Amino acid sequence: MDIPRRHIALRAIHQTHCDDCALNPVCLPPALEASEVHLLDEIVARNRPLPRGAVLFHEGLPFNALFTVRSGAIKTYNSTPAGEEQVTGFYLPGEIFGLDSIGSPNGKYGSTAIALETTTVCVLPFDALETLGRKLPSLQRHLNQLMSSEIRADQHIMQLVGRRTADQRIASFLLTLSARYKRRHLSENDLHLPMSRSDIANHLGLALETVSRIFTRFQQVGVLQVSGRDVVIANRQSLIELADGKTESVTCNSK
Amino acid sequence: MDIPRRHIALRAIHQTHCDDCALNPVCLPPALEASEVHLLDEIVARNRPLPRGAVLFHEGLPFNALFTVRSGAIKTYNSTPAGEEQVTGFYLPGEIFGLDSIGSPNGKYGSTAIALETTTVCVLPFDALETLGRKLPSLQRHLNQLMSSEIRADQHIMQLVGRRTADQRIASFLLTLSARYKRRHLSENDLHLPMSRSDIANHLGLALETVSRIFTRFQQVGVLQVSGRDVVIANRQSLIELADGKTESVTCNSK
DNA sequence: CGTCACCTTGAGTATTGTCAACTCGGGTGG
DNA sequence: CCACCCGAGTTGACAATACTCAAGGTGACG
Repeated sequence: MDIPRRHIALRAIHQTHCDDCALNPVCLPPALEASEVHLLDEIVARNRPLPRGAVLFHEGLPFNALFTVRSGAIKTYNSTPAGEEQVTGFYLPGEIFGLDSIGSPNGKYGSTAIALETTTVCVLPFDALETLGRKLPSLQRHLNQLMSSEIRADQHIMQLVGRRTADQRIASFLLTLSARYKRRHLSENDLHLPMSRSDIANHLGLALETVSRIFTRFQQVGVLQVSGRDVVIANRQSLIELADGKTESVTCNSK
Repeated sequence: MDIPRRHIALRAIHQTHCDDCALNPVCLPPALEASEVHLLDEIVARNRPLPRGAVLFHEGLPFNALFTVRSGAIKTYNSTPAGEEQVTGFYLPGEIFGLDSIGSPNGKYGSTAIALETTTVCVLPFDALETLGRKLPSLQRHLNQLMSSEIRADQHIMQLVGRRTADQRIASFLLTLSARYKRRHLSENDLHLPMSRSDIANHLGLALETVSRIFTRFQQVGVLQVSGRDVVIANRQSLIELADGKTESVTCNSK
């Protein structure tokens, strides 16, 4: 009974065309004419749902397409030579991924994308997209803007991981996620996290135990209500202050 | 007398046209015809040298151009609401910066760029570049690739800052820098760092004292020779092993 | 020759990671 | 239908890497 109804919302997207896709305002076509959307629609491929754990593309395979999430969630990661993973991003419905592989040295994907839950995606063959971008300046511009946004998102993570305490990172992460949920007309306070504690930890440069402890502590001070991967933001103002480092949760008892 | 002659090499670039610029192979035009380079050349503006500390663009000012470094070096950073800085990148001759501001929310620069030493840059007005990109597909493609590379570079830093020890971060940072110097036909072992310890620390998510200590320690074990901002890689193999975490420098004496 | 960044070095501490044990819940098979 | 199992998550104890605070040192430039 605590399976939130947002799941229904996500699954309601079964359209096979861009022009009547519920994600329209979030996804690629921003200022495109109907006729132009149609052109885009023609190059987009749609697949059957991917099960949890399915690999969309793998580091080292030839790069040929970008992807957008239609429903579900995706994580991307890089592998280090030593075999460890670095989670580079989580992608929600309407978000585009694979952008890091466009100019990759030898035309291979530079990261791996994997479904965090049952997920459907749209496939955007890159050659066709590039060609179409020449015809539709606003499409090309949008692509530029998406890449630029990805850069800013990554720099935001750099900032979190490099200069913020564990508390601040978690608080910021949740607020960013909340904003992205809101943008999709989902509850901004009632989040269902598609990723594991370990994924969050990896992405934020923390140990998974630290993430777990902080969730518990945030719950104890009444900022969150946590039940596994269901998180309710109970006190948004406190969470914002935690993210900004104005509060210290309950850490310092000394001094 | 330890002012290295690479400075002369950098300063030798005084050309006012792309087609005879020494950075040609590193910079924008990759597979462009001579006539096409000329078109690009027409939209590029070049300014007088900027002194150390000069601001090229500032967070919040209207975005209108990208930049490439002709000589000298640039750092970019984001400011947090609380007033702290996060150094997002260092840019050497031939490298392009400002890419993170292309799709910025309200058409403003999302970061600040500042000259680390006497620096000359080329100005690429973005509207003109976008228009030209429509005419020259290979230019547009190159721009896409540059943005994608920036994403990968940022993800590499994420990886360093999130999952590597201080030793590994410094070692990796120096190796990356070395590779970039080499690409510019400068000595790959005899580096002059244009940035302060504090900038390095900030960029890598460390305290400046930590950076200083590690430079000293790397010198003690014979991996580097350090004299202020002049760094000689004395034992590249060891540095690589340090970056990979296969060596522990001199840290663990216990266990 | 003094001043001012920038850098180095030291001492002490604390935040966060590591190791380890335990719980919980869901799914599967007997 | 129940029991088991396994992955995911939680919690605790301890250690250590890297930070903070603080006090010098060095070099460049006026």
